[in-house]
Amino acid sequence: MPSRRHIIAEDLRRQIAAGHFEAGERLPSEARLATLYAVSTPTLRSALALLQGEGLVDKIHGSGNFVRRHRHKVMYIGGKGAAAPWATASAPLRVSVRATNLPAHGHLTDLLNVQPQSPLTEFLVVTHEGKLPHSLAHLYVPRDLVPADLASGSPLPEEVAMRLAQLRPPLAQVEEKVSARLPTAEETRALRIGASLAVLSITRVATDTAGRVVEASLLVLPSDRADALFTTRSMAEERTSTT
Amino acid sequence: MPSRRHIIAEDLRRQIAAGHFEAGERLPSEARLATLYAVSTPTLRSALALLQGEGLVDKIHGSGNFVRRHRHKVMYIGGKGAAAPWATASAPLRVSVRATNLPAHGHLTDLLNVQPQSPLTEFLVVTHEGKLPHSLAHLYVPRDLVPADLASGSPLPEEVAMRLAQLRPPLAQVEEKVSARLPTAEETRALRIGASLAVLSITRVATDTAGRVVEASLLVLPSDRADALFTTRSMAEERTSTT
DNA sequence: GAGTGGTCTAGACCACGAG
DNA sequence: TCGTGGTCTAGACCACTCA
Repeated sequence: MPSRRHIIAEDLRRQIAAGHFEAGERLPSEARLATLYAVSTPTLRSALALLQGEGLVDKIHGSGNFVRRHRHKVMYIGGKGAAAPWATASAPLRVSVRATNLPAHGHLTDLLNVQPQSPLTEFLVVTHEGKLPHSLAHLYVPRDLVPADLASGSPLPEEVAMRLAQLRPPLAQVEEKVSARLPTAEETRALRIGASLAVLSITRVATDTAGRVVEASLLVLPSDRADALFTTRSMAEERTSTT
Repeated sequence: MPSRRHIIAEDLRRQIAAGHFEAGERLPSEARLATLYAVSTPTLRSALALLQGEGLVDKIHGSGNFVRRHRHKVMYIGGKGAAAPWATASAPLRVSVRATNLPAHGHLTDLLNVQPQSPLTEFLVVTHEGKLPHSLAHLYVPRDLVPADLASGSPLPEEVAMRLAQLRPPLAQVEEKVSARLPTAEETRALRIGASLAVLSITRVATDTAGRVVEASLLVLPSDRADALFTTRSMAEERTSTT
C-alpha cells in the first residue's frame, strides 16, 4: 500500500522524466505543491526528500527545489593514479587544491604508519562540475615526499600530481576501503547535498616498494555523481598468495 | 546551531555508548521518549531516524526501537572468490542459497554478454548473522556452467562454490562496480533495515581467460554491517597497459 | 522585504506485533 | 485487545536568498 509521499514522489519522477520540468528548472514552491497535491507541507517535503535521496532534485534553502542538471555519473577508477585520484574521473571536472602542513594525529598515524606529531602535508582537493561542488578528497603525504613549494597555499593540481609522482619510488600496492554512508553535517554543506543522499567513502592507502606508506587519502563521492570501479586481473601467483 | 533532533540523537548515542541501554534492549516507547525530552512525536522520531541511519538502532513496527546487538563489521574482499562472494567475509555467517533457472533478460544480457532468452541459473544467496538477515546476493551463471543437480532448489552453499569453480576455466578478470545508495523498498523488507540506512551495491562480473563472462553478481551490503576492501598490486606492465 | 525552505507542535487515525 | 510504531494534518515561527 503506497503512502501519499510515495505517490507524490512517483508523480514528480514521472513528470521530470517526461520533461515537464526542464533540467535546472525550479519546481513550484513547497507550499504550492502541497496545495496542488492537497497534502500538508510535511508530507510534501517527505516526498521531495525521496527524490533528493535519489539525486533527482537539488534543494537550496531560500531558493527552491531544482531538477538536477547533470545526470551523468563519473566513474572512479580504483587502484590507479594514487596522488591524483581526481584524475581518474571520466568527465571534465574543475579541480582546486589547498595545501596545509600539519603534524600526524589520531587516525592518520595509523593510516600512514608514522609516529604521532611527524610532519605531514594535507592536500584538500575539491572538484567542481560547473559551479557546483562535485566531490571532496583529503590527501595526506609525509612531508619529506613533498617539494617545499607545493607544501602550502593553492598549488596547481596537475603540478601536485606530477611532482609527487617524480619524488617517490614506484608504488607497490594500493589498498582501498570502501564504505557507503550518509554524509556528515559538514559534507552536506561542503558538497551542497541533502542529508539523505548516500555517499561513497573511500580510504585509500598507497605503499611503495619498500613497504612505506607514501600517501593516505580520504575520498567522499556523492552517490548521484560517482560510482567506483575496481578491476582485478587474476594471475596464478596472486590467487594463491593472497589467500 | 544544533536542532533539537540532533541534540536528542546525540544524547541517546551517548547513553547507548555509556551502556545505559544494553545491546538488544528495547528503548522506551517513542511517546514516552517524546515526553521525556519534551518534544512532539515527529521530532522525536526524526531523532531516532538519525540513529537508524547510523545503524545504532533497529526499528521494529509494533514492537519498539532496539539497540543493535552486533557492532562488528564484516569486510568484503574484492577481486577474489568469484562464485563465492559470501565466503570472502571475515565473520561466521550462516548462508542459504536458492537456485532458479531463468532466461536472460534486461540488464542481465548486457552484464553477461549473452543473447536474450539464453539459459541462466540464478542463485539467490541470503546470509544471516544469528537470526537476522545480513546481506543479499544474486548470482547469475550461464546454464552450461552449472551442474544439473545444483540448478534448482536449495543446494549447499559450499557445494555451489566448489562445483562451479571446478567446471570452468580459470578466471582472467573480475570487475566490480561499487555504488552507495539507499535501499529499495524490497531490500528494506528483506534485510530488515530502515530506509535511511545506506547500502553498498556491488556489481561483479567475472571473465574467464577466453573472454567469456562466467558469472555476474549483484551484491547488497548494508553499510552498518559491511565495508569493502580492494587491494591492487602495481606491476609495471599494468600501470601502462590499463591507461 | 518578499519568498523560499527548515524546524517544530499537538494532536488524529491507521497498521503491526505479541500476549 | 493493547501497546507499539507509521502516517498525516494545519498550522506556527525561524533562517536563508535574492532583489
